[in-house]
Amino acid sequence: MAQRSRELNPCPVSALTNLLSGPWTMYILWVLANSGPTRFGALKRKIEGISTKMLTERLRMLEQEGILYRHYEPTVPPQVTYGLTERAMELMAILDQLDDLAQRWYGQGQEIAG
Amino acid sequence: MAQRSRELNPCPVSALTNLLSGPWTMYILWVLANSGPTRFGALKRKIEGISTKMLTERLRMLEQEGILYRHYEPTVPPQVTYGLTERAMELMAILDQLDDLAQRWYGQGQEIAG
DNA sequence: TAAAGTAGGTACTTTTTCGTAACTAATAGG
DNA sequence: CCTATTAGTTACGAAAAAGTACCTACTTTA
Repeated sequence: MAQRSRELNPCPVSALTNLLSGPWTMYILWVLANSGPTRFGALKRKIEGISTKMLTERLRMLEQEGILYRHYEPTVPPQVTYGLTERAMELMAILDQLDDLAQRWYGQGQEIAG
Repeated sequence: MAQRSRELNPCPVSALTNLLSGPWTMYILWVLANSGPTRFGALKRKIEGISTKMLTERLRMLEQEGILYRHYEPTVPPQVTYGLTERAMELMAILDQLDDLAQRWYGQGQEIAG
């Protein structure tokens, strides 16, 4: 079985990239970085093609990792807002460098925020 | 369908993390960084638990991405050696930072090289 | 009165991924 | 003559991951 979760492998960086590398994960982070705190529905509309299930799953995971926060407002209908935490900021600083590298290697990709 | 390959998504950094995040990928890179150029069989023995198929697959992928090179010596039996390219070095510089972060977040994990 | 909108949860199905086992060539050694 | 060795490839099957559709609540609007 591939080592997917943090529990199963002893290497911190591998653990970190494993969680970042799940489908849509980086994309979600990027959207939140570019758009600021965003509600669930808006997030789903921005991330074209993602399923509700997948989005919820990724958000829950990122929340558990302390990379993003979830703010629940018990109105009717409810409002749930997601945003980046301090940890996410630390992460983004490094991911920006990775992005520079990617740009050099693969050329300029399109912007993400549509 | 999850966006796995570089072709399918427009975001370079996402592309890069997607390829890095496949199972064992980081591990393989780490072993090659610590051990220097290594033959297929030795690599397989160092990366305990990986299947032949998986190892070949990851190596082929990383070779295609220009992250590692493959040197084939047509002796009998053949000798195939894998090592890191310049690209891999660039990558490792950033991954080291990610490693620092991971250490701070998750505490000191064990060393990888057994 | 009925539908729309929000943020999901749950069950079922399909797709993808990964491991296992068998097979390859060519030579050296017993 | 038979086996071991290296570096894989291929087919098959099981398991895991992801998509689909349907369900919840409560209120507003048509």
